[in-house]
Amino acid sequence: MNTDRRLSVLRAIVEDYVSTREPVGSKVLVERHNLGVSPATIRNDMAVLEDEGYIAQPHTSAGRVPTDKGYRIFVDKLSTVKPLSTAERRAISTLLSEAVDLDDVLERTVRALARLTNQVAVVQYPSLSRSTVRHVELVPLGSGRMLVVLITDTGRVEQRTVDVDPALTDDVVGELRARLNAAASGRPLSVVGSLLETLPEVFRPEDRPLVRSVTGALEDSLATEREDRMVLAGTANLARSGTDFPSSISPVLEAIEEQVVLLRLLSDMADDPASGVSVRIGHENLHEGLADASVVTSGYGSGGEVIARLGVLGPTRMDYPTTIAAVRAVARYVSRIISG
Amino acid sequence: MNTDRRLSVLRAIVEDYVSTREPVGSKVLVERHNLGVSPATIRNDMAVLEDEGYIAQPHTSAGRVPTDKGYRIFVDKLSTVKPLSTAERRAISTLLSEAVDLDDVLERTVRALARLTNQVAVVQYPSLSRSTVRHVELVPLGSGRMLVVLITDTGRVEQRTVDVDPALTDDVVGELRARLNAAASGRPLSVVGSLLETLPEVFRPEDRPLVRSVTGALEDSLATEREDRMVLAGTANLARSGTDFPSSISPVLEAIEEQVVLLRLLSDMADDPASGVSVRIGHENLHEGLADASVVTSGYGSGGEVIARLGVLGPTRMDYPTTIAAVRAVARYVSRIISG
DNA sequence: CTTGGCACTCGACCGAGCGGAGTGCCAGGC
DNA sequence: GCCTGGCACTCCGCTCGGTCGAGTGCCAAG
Repeated sequence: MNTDRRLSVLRAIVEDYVSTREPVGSKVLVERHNLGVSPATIRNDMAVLEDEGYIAQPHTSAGRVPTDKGYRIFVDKLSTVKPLSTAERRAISTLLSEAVDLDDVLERTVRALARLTNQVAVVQYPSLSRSTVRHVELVPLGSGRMLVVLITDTGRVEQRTVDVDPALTDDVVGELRARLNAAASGRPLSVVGSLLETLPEVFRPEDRPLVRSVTGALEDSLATEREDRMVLAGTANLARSGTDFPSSISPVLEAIEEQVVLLRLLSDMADDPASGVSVRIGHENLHEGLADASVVTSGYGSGGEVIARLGVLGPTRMDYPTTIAAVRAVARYVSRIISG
Repeated sequence: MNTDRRLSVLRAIVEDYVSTREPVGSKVLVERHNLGVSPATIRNDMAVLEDEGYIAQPHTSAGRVPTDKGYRIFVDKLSTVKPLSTAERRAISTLLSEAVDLDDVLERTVRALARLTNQVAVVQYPSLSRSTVRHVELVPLGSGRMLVVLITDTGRVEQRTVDVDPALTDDVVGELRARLNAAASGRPLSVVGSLLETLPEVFRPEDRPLVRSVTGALEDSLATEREDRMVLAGTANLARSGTDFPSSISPVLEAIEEQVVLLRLLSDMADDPASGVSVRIGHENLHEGLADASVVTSGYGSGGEVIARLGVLGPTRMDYPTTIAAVRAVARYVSRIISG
């Protein structure tokens, strides 16, 4: 048996199906790709491929369509990444370089990715738990409320208002701010919790209840997971490629809106060392609303360390080579910007 | 001629069409609503209503469907708001009362509104231009960058990093912070721009360039409109009621994603004094992607003053009475929370 | 292992025909 | 002057049968 040719056939089927949206038959296959054999031979190969679960036919006497498993092989072994045009590269580069902020960077990134791939783009904010504290700012707002601003080394700014003891004086706040920063600066955020526990001890006994009201509120807000955030763009692209979702796009939209689902999905993915990206195809995303969707992601960060992920979500029938290239390229550009 | 009955007919048509999704004919009309006359009579009324542009038929010998103009009359004159159930009220109330933050309040609000109406919900952040400054915080980040945090009286927190002269010392920053707050606190944000112009004058001549590098950056970031923000929820509802958008939902999704469009739309609307809400039907939203959509909004704020708007977006064929009730109720609850 | 031939299957498309819902109009009644 | 029953008409939606074509699986021969 000729395994090589069979894989070529699979590749040809995927490519044709992706570009035409139609089940592909043995005849057009030999016409479009010069396989050097007759349709009958191809048919035998296709029968085997179908047995092995790489392709399927929608109905008897229709052409073949790749299965999730077929796409998987295609992505892993059969495709070569299609690099971006220099115009595209330049566009990304200048767009991102104009950003003023982390917020701004991620905003621009997600838009670029959506436009580039014509799919839904998603960019995760740098993970808080893996960040270190750069600065903590306390701003009393009066009437027992205080604003806490947390700035991480990655430039992420989280803010939260907390309820504190109204008797808190500016002096105590000032001292607390100084001590908090001295103790927390440069430390990973994960240790700040236990740090807060011991902090009141160093204050004068009469101030401790006040201090505790602040540290308590802080601990609370660290505990409640507002932890991970993300930005989305390009949902309209879903509707445009609507025919690619057999049933309807609404389960996909629901999954997207349920940000927790997406965030978990992103966190679960790890980059393939070779390609630098990670691909989840159809049912591999365990969420059932995403059974007809694929997710292509890549980590980004500074200095080789991954601090968050970004990627796109689209129909399983997507152009993997160009999508993968786009995701990888964008991830690199963002990393460069973040590092600089 | 019997104008009253004709309006009843219009109302009946709207109600039936909204609940059945099907063009409604003279026969079912007299069956379902007891109009006390024969189908033939209704037909005459319908002919007149059609001449006047309130209803239309998709094809000859189909039933009638309300036009935008028909819905307009229905909303203005023919419908009575359908109040929320007490269970719903209680749900909103408790959900909102658990919020810790302005961010949190708006997040919860938009979710509640989406769930309540099964449509796309949108909540505008309190307008910056109509807010006054409560506090400005300057946090030097080192290496020529500084974080500016702006807190308004409505609890909105905007942050932005700006590039400044690296030679800036903590002393100058401290003085600037104090003077800035002294000058800006309690003043409307709209005057802060001109205030920044004159601020450097009061500093020692040798510090003025440094100060200018800060105020310049601040003016820049005030000028660039990141001004208005909003939160969205319930886009998946669009897909579920997909059949109500004759062509496709993708233009609607695009309009939503183009947040500027929505924000302008919201700003352009003003509440009807009687009902407390504002309704835009179909082509009344000038954006052409929203030709088959209606928008129902209401202002919210504290102490009777409107500081922003919230509302929902759905198909023109929507249940106006309950939608209007929901929007109004939610706006009231948010206002109460914000005021408290 | 490949190939041409062949019978078979089944969806897509077309056109005809039918039924039904709904209309507009008209003539008669209150 | 308005309402009503009756009636002819229109046109959509549906079904049915038939055809066409693409594509398959299998087989026997090279």
